[in-house]
Amino acid sequence: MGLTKTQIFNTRQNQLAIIFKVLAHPARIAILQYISNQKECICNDIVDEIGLAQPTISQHLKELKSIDLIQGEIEGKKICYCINLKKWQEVQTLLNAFFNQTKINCC
Amino acid sequence: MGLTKTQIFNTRQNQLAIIFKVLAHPARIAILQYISNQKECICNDIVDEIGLAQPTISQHLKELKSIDLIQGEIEGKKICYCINLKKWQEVQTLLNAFFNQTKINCC
DNA sequence: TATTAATATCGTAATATTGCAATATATAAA
DNA sequence: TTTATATATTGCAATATTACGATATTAATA
Repeated sequence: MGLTKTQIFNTRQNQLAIIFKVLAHPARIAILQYISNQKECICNDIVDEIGLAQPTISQHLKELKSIDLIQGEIEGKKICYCINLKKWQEVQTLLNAFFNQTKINCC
Repeated sequence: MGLTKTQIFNTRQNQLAIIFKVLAHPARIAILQYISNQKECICNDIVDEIGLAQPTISQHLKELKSIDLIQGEIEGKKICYCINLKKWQEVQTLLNAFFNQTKINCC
């Protein structure tokens, strides 16, 4: 098979899984850390910094954009990537809610 | 290719990615929620509850155990699964540290 | 209008993940 | 000791992900 059976889970469970999946790659973690540590706009220096080929970085950026964790603003022929703070905080809140709800236990 | 280049990332980045990857499936989210909502021991009723075949559930449990998020205690022919609260809180702290460090931005 | 530079998309090979049937293992009960 | 029950492991087919070369797109600059 190889196909996740999303239809048997609820929206919240699928939503959490999608967020975790986007974050589940060290290159995407590294990209987020790099973007957040630069005060200025980040463009193709991500490629030099991370050490993966340009198409690969572009693909990872697309995945981060797919859940709006980052946004890209066109500045001439460069693109300024930055973290979408609103979404970032929303995600952090969502994950904390999950961790706080999932604590009670028998052992 | 298809192989993540872990060697070009640091330990922390790989560690975070592994944690996110374990959580990146709705069945594993559902299992964690189900385990935490039961006051008593959870055994093979997980299979009935989630709606995936027994070997599939067993595999997901194994992945959750691989980072110690849950632990299983043998009780006769049943196994009592529960959340490893210590690890659970460690992970929550780690993720929050990541989210808090990765906020400063230019846009 | 070329040329250059930055980024995105396409196509594809290699590897990983998901899910399950079949089977193995382990323990309680008959 | 057989049988039944609970869980794990194996093997495999289907699909997804990762990575990158080749190429397309877009915009500044010569």
